[in-house]
Amino acid sequence: MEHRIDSIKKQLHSKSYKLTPQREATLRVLLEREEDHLSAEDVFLLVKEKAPEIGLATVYRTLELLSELKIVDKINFGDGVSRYDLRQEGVEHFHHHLVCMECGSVEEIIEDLLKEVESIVETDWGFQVKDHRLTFHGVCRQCQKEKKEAEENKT
Amino acid sequence: MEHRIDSIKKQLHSKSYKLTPQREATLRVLLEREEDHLSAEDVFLLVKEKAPEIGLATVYRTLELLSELKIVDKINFGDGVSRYDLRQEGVEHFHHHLVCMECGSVEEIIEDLLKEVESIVETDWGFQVKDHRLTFHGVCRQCQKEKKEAEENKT
DNA sequence: ATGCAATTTATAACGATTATACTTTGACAC
DNA sequence: GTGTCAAAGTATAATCGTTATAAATTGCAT
Repeated sequence: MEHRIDSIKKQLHSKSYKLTPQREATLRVLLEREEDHLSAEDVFLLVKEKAPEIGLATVYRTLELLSELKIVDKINFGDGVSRYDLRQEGVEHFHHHLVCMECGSVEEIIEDLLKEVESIVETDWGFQVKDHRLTFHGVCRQCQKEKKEAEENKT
Repeated sequence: MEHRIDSIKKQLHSKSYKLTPQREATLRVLLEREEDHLSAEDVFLLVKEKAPEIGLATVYRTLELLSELKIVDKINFGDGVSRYDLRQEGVEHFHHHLVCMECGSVEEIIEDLLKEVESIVETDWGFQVKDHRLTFHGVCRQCQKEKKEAEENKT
């Protein structure tokens, strides 16, 4: 944890940004809740627990900044709010998501499944790919199980 | 065109919705501009040319309705507005997009490039895929060309 | 200590979308 | 035809996420 904060601090400094206490508090929240896909508001409320005087705008600006530096990815699952997702250290591509339409859970896929598809796009469409976003909507393992059980209990 | 309107009319009726003049005008705009990815506001302005008395809320509700019936897909390229994209007749999956980071143009890929990836997700993650959204961000053929020419002129 | 630039705070403004209250339309019964 | 009713539409206000603004604070450099 401290190591990652330190590493990000260096990234900021290299672009002559500072790691202010507010920025650090925001980062810590993101690191602690790495599994989640928090909205700006979520982050704000969590940061407030650590640093009650922080303003919403600061959180937005910090997330924007981290987004520019590709430390977090700003994602959008179509529910009207932007969510922020910490990139894995050393992983340079965006990861994919499985969004469950039943329970709303979001699972992550770190593996890059798109190498092949990307090369098709580059050769067949002449499109130079810089980044990709892939989301699957469907039913997660857990909900499938629950639906199956509900089905069995009915009979 | 008339054929598609007719077909959609039947779909509406089968769910006991009516094809009102406002809904028809909205649909016609979507059919005429099938290539584009119009925002609700864009659609509203275009529909107004045909039917000046229409209200913005009606356009929103119509798009919402068409979205539920899977006649259009509501998509989001991360620029803060929802866009609406007519589904091809008989094509049941969402199509993919190539968004150019230079000029903002959006190209569509109708082919389903994800069959293989989907089966990996289903077997390895136990996730039942219902729909997918894939967007590539990068540089389109045209902008690559322009950048290359600009490069050559500099020397 | 003073000045300066970066940062933060608080709040107002903005833009997209949704909710509300009221009106219109059109099918059906009488 | 007239009355009734539900679906749909209009106009506008409200809401929500996000961004811009002005004033205050911080902290390094002179």
